[in-house]
Amino acid sequence: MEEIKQLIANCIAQALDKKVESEEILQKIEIPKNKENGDFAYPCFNLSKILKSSPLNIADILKDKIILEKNILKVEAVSGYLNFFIDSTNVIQDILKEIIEKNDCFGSSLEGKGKNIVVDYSSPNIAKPFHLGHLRTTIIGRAIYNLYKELGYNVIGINYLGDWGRQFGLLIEGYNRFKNEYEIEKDPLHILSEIYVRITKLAKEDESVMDLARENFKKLEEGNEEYLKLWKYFKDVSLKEYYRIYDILGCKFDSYNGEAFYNDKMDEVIKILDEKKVLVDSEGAKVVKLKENEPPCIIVKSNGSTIYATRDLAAILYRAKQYDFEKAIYVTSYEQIHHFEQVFEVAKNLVEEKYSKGLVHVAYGMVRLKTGKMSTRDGNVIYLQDLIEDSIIKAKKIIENKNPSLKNKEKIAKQVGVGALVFNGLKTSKIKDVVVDLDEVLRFDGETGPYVQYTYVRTKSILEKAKFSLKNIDMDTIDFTILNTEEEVELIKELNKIKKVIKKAAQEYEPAILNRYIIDVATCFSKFYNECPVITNNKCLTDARCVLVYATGIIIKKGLSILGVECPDKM
RNA sequence: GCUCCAGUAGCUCAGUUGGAUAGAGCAACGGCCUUCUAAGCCGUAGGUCGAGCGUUCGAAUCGCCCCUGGGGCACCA
Repeated sequence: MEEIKQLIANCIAQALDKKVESEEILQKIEIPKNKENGDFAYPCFNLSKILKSSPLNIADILKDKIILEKNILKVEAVSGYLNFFIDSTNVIQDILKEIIEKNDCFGSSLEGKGKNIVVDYSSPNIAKPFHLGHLRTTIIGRAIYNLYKELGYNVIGINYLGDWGRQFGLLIEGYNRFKNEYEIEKDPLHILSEIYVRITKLAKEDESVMDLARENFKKLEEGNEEYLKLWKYFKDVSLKEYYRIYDILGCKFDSYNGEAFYNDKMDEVIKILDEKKVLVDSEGAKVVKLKENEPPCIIVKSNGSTIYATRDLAAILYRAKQYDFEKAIYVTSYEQIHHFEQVFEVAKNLVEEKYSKGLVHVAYGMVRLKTGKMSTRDGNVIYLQDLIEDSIIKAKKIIENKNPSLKNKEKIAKQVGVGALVFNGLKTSKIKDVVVDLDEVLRFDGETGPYVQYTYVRTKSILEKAKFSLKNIDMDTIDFTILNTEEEVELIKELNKIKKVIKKAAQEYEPAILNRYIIDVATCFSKFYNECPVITNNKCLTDARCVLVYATGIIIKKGLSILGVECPDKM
């Protein structure tokens, strides 16, 4: 397709006697929304200044001057546009052959070969159950991880656990005060989080409690054994729970180095900033001043303990050395935009430019409930565990209803239920706020995960019925010119877009672009499915269509797998 | 107050980086299963693209200003 576009650009340049470079023309060539306007279009409006004539005239004249190359069927001049119609039979053949040959590597590239990318995502604060708010960073981060892998990068996924900070001073205070009122072992995370809510409330009423918490954290930082033991307990019970959730979601990390990991690596940050003479005293704290009239970035608090920003800076320093990263991507909600602006600015004093310019904050919108902001304190929270269970139960009910004889119902219900949640979470642009509507989240028809999975299942089902196997097929003898209905041509062109889509989604850190594309592929296939029977008496037709069905399956499965959604063969 | 982000059909969202008649899903209404899974497909209806001004051959898209909602603005993360 790209070659033909280039060919068209060359033709136009020729017809213009090279008054405009073909590169420049190529940039302007677009794909018309309406098929009646051909496969490619070139708007002639900007030529009218150069040629001193009306766009309509120019289009008319150019149309007659253009010498048609092979594979270009005709040119039309319509209201200032040059519309090109191409002969897609060769193109179709090439696309299908390439997909079959490359299989799930179709659409991948090697442009990132030898380069490292760090993706920091999920990163829950320990001692709290995983709730719906954590789902977004987890699945967006994972998708970005997979997208860059497709571009050939060596990607390192880091779960930067929120396992350090004043909150643990507070939790220790609460634990020591209230632990005897609970049977913590029964459900550690929920109970710890309840204790945290209680002590937070108390600290709000009584400032001395918060002072104790600050002291506790200071002791923890200084290595107090009793507190460290408690802290380790909090971390262990949290991880046990998180591993279970990550397992259900199919999420893996290359490192679980959280904030605490950097406890002994912050002195170096302070030392470097001090040497660079950017660290100054202000109101008892050590800070780096950034813009005029703007609060500075605090590096050391007035009580001598560190803060979030210090740990993030230590992590940047460490990751630059350890991973020699091309990019370091942080996936958090947009609440932290300002924080990362500051940290990235300070980091310029800490690491070489090649690292500091690779720092990227990927900000996503807030997750809210209809009843307001999600808050453990008010009980206004949806735990991920519960939501996943509901979704799987719903999937099972539907299976029981539609396909009662299905084998492995449990496994498939899990794939569909979890797939629905993940796919739904990657459907809209990440920057938009989400108000959770459970009816919407647990919807299985329309533009949803189950719809796409169902489409994939249909491809498998056809191929099984047709007893299709690549081994019994000689690609060179298949006559692909037989695939000439509108549905077939549209579907094949759609399949071919995956490479561009992956690249764009990665560049924009926007998995939703891939999500929408997969829906488009599924919709094209469904139209084809309804209009073009695959299993027919005509062996040539059946063979060619089977290859198309097989190729569609490859693309859907690949796309879903990048998004972290599994594909059942039957459902 | 300063600053960042969002505003497109009743609802949830796309919109190829400035192009031709602004597209989907849900909800509503109507049609399609004795033939590859109807978790599907087809059709009907639904729009002053938050408001205004500007930039130009052309604006949902770029600029300015205003309105609405949300975020952030030093010892929380």
